[in-house]
Amino acid sequence: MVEDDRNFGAVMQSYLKIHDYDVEWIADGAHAIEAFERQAFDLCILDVMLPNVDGFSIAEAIRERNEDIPIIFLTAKTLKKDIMEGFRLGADDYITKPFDSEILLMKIKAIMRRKNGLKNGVDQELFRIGMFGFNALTRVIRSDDREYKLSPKESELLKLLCLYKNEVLPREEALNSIWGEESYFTTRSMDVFMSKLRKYLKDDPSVEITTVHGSGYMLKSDIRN
Amino acid sequence: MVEDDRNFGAVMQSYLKIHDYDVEWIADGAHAIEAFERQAFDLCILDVMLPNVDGFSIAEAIRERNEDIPIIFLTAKTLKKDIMEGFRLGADDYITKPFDSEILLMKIKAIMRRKNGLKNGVDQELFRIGMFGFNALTRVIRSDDREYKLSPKESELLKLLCLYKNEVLPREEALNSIWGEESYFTTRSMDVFMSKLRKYLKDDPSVEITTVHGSGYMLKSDIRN
DNA sequence: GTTAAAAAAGGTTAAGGAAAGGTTAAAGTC
DNA sequence: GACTTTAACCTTTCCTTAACCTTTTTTAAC
Repeated sequence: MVEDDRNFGAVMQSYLKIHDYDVEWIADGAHAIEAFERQAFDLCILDVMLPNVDGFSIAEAIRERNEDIPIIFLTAKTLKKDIMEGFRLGADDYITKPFDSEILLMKIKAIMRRKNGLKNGVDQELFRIGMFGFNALTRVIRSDDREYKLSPKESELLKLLCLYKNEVLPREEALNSIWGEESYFTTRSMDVFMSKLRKYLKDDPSVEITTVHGSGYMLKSDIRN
Repeated sequence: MVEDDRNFGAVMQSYLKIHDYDVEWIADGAHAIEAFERQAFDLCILDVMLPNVDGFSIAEAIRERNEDIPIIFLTAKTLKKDIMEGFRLGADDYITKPFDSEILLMKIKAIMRRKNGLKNGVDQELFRIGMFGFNALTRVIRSDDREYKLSPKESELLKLLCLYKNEVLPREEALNSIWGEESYFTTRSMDVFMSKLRKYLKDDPSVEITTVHGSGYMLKSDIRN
């Protein structure tokens, strides 16, 4: 992360660290590239507005060295020119300041997921889904008055949906992740499980598993964690 | 724990005590620091919304005296500003009220584990299981009216279950730990032992060894719902 | 450009069989 | 003789499949 604002940078860093990301914070744009060459990073977050070398120049230098590494820009305002320029340089996403840290987190998650498959975030085992608490280890979802025990597959699927909460979980993704690359020939099994999950969750009208016809499913629930 | 709400505080305290934590409950923020100096705590739980001195100020004062002690904030709602402020002060975690007490418990456990590694627990030899006391060295479990002598394997297995009390002990974990990495080919031995342990523990209906089909076992005890 | 029919995708339920686990007793081991 | 493993038989849990609907999308005719 390259960010010149000391306060903002410190808050960001600890916020990300709390969420189990390993963050190196460079305050001075001039040192960004040498830091980049010193270590193998998974993701770059670059402030655009920097005193000496701006974020775009840094991105350019990074792209010369690595074409694949995801880059997220932080821009102070929504300047369309800035955003276009960012994408031209191969940005994966941008965020306008001031911004919702939760959104940044979601974007990071999404990008890492895209990059690593599901390597990232898989260790989370406790989820909140509307009125329910879901423990993926004990495979139990519980509200105040009810408690259901889930089967292994049900649980895996619900966990996946939770990791993609309020995003579309692609069918293929779920099939690969749970049933493995080559196993689903004629299988409609997943649909059956989806039906079962919906049955469990129907006690809470604020929670919903939406079908995105032709692409996947989305678990819709409040935007808290 | 600093918490001004009498009802909530009392519930919290007894809930944590039930789970074998030693809790000192300070209702008035003004007395928090003097309490902190009077005793050596392992962990602080601070309500943010307090009448006189707020949780953040307390945290600041605590950090002046001790940089390492874990702090968990309780915030009434999901105020992002609060959360950020908390992290800036070196919070280890935060929980938004109303919350799932199970989640708090897991977070406490996780933080303590992070802090102590596994130092705490593996060498433990005395356990309380509902109405029973269990000594893993003498291999004896005893209640007021009964006493059973366990075999070595029975005892090892029960000890493992105790170390994982109210968490899932994965089958693999137990097999590796007791029978060693490569020994269990066709073995159903463990199931037999599980059956025996259940027989010992059946005198106390509040204690239960639950099966999590396909993944492991959980010794449930001291849970109120 | 509309609309109706066909095709594809997805929803739901129930049945059958496979796998995992529970329990007991007999057979090994040390 | 005390422990542990194996075997046998039973119960429960799980997953898949098939069958029959409903919804959405595509195709083709008007």
